[in-house]
Amino acid sequence: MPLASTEALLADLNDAQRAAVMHREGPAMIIAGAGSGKTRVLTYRLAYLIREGVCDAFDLLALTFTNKAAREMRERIEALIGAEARNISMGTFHSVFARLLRREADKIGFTPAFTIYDEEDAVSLIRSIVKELGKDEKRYKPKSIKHAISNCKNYLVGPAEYAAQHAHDEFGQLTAQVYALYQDRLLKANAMDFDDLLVNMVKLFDAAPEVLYRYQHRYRFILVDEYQDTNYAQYVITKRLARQHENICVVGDDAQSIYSFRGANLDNILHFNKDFPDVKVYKLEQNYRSTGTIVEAANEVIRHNANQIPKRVFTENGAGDLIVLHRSTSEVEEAEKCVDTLRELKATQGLLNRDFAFLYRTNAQSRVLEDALRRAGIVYKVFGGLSFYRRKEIKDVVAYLRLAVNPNDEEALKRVINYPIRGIGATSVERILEISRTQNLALWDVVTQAKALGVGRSAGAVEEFGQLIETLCSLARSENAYEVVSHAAKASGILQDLHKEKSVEGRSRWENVQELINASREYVDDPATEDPGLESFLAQIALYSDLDEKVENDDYVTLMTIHAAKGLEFPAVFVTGLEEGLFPSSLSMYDRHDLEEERRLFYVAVTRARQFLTLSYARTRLRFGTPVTADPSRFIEEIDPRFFQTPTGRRAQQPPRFESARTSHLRPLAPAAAAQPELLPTVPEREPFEGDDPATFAVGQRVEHNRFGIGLIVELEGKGAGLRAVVDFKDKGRKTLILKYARLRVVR
DNA sequence: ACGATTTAGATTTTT
DNA sequence: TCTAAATCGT
Repeated sequence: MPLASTEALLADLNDAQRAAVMHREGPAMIIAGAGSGKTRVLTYRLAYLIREGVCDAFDLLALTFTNKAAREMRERIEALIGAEARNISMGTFHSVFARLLRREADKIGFTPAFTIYDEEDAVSLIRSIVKELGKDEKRYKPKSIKHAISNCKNYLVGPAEYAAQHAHDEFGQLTAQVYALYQDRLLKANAMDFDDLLVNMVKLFDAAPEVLYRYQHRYRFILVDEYQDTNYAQYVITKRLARQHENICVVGDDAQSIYSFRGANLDNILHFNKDFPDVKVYKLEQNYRSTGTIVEAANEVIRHNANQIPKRVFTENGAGDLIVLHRSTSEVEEAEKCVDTLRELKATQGLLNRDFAFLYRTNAQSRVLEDALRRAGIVYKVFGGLSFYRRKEIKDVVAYLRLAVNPNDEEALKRVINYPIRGIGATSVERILEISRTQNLALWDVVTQAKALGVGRSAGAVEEFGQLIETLCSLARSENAYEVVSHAAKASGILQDLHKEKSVEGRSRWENVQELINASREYVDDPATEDPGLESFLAQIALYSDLDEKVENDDYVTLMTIHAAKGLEFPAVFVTGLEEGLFPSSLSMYDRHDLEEERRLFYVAVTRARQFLTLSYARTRLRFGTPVTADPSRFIEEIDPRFFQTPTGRRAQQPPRFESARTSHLRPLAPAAAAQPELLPTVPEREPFEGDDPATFAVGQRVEHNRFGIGLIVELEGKGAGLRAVVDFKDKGRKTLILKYARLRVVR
C-alpha cells in the first residue's frame, strides 16, 4: 500500500487537529472531546514527527492505558509510515515498564525472571500474611488491605510513611504492618504486583540515576494517551522521564475520566500547566462520530458537573434520530424491549449485529440481556467476565510455567504443589513456608531439600514435585514456549486430571488447556514475536485482558461494561439499567466527586453511539437474587425531554410528529409471540389489572393473579418492599410472590 | 487429607 | 443468584 505524503496527511485534518499534529518541540496538552478524532491526531502526529525528521522512531515513547489502544495505534501508524513504526516504543504503562524493569531488574534486587502477580495472587498473599499474624480475616479483610496498599502505591507512599499517617488507627497500623511484610514476600518471591510495575520504576530511578538519565535521552519525545486516567505514580514517572527534553505531549479528556477508583487523578490533567508553564494547549471540539442529538444530549449531561475544563463539543452532523427511552417493570422486560428495538433497527436501517452494543454498569447485568438475545436467536459476545487467562484451569497450568521460570514464586507454588493431588496437604505447605521464613531460606531451597529440612511425612512428595519443576526449568532454558507449555500440561498431570471429569464443564476446561497450548504455538509461530521463550510469553499474558480477545469480522452484538467500552464506538448503543442505586451506583451517589465520576461514565456511554441511542431502566430488578425497586436514574432527567422519542411520563399514544422516516421506533412493537405465531396460540387473556395495596393482604385471603388465576394466601413473610406471600393457586399450585410487583387483587 | 456440604459475601468499574 | 471459602464428616 502506498504511504500517504505529509501534505495528504495534513489535508485530512481540521484546523485544530492540524495544529496539534504540527506541534513540534516543547510540552503540549491535547484536550480531545469524545469522537473528535483523537486517535487520528495521535497517529498523524507521530507520523509527522518522524516524516519531518523532528525525531527518529527510536526516540519516541508512546504510553497508553490498554493493550487494545496500543495495538490500534501501532497498526494505524504502520499504515501511515510503514515498518518504521515498529521502532516506536509503544504499549501500556504496565507493559512498557515491565519490559524496562526486566532489563534493569538487578538494580532493585529482582532478577529478569520476576513474576507479575495478578489481583488474585496479591490478595491470596495478603491473606496468608494476615493469618500468619494471627489476625482475624473477617475483621481485617484481605481485599480491603490490598485496596489500602494499592492506594499507597498509587501515591508512592511506603509502609513506614503510611504507618506514621495512621498512628492512631488500628486498621491502618495493621495495614502498614502487612504492607511491609507483603513487600518482603514479593521481593523474596521475585514478584511484583501491578502497582509495583509503577512504584519500582520510581525506585529504579532513585537507585540508579544513570538509568533515568539514559532513558531521558533515549526517549526524547513522550506521548501519553488517556492522560486523565493516570495516577500520581504514573504522573511522577512520566514527568521525570520528560524532564530533560520536555517534549511531552499528553492527550486526554477530563470529561471521560472514569478511573479514579484506581487512583486516577484528574488533577494531573487539570494542573498540567503548573508543571509545564509553557505548555501549548490544543482543544479538539468537533465531534465526527455522533448525530447532533447525541452530541447535544451528552453536552447537557456533562454540564451538570462542576469540575471540568471548559470546552464546547459540537458537530456538523445532522440531528439524526431522537433517543429512545424504554421504561420497564422488570429487567427481563427491559431486555426484551431492547432486543425488540434492535430487531427493528436491523430491519429498517440495514444494520448488522456488529453495529450494536449493550452497555451496562456492572458485569452482573449481562445475564438477562444474554438470555433475551439467545431467545431471539441473535449472536452476541460478552466482554469483561473472566478472561481466558483468569480461568482456574489456565491459571493452574500457568502456575507451573511460572515456577519453571521463577521457582520462588510463592503463589504459584501454593496453587499447584498439591494439584493434581499428590498428598501434600495444607499443613505441609504451611510447614514449608514457615521453614523458609524462620531460616531465611528461598522457597525453592526448602522444596528441593524438604527431607533434610524436616518438612515431615510429605517431604518425599515435595521433593518429587521439586524434580518435576526442575525438569520444566531446564526445558524452559532450551526450548520455546510452546514446547514447555505442552509438556507442562501433560507432565503436571493436569490434562489427565481434567480428562477424567465427565461433566460438560470438565470437558470445556480440558479444551481450554488445549487452547492455551494452541495460544503458545501461535505465539511462537508469530513472526512479530521477538523472543519465543517462555519468559516473554508469560510476561505477555500476565498483562492480557479479555478485551484483547476481540475478533474482528465476526458478526455479533457486543455486551460490555461502560468502562470497557471507552474508546469504542457503535452505530447503535443501548445503555441499560439506568436506575438510582445502580447507575449512579449506590456506592457513589452520596459524594459529589464520586457522583461526578458516575456522570462522566454516563457521558462516555452516551458518546459511544454514532446514530442510534436507546436508554432504558427497569422499575424493579433482581439484585443478589432479591428484587430491588428503584427510581429512574437522575441522568435521564438531565437530558432535555425534547431529545427523547417518547415524552417523559408514559409511552406516546400517537404517532410521532417528526418528519423523518427514520423516527419510526414508535410503531407498536410486535409482541414476542408474533415472531412464531404457530408455536404460541393466543390465549384469550383476562383484562390485566393493577395490584391492590399489599398492606391489605392477610393470610387466608382469596386473591387473583394476572397469570396464575385465583388462589389462597397461605403465608406472608418479609416486610416493606420485600413483603412476600405464599399463595396456593387452584390450577398452578403454590407460588411465592413478591407483592411489590406480583400485582395481586383481592377477590371477595 | 480430602470431598461434600454449608455459609457468607458480592456487584462497581481494570492494568 | 453465584462463587469461594469455611466447616464438617469420613
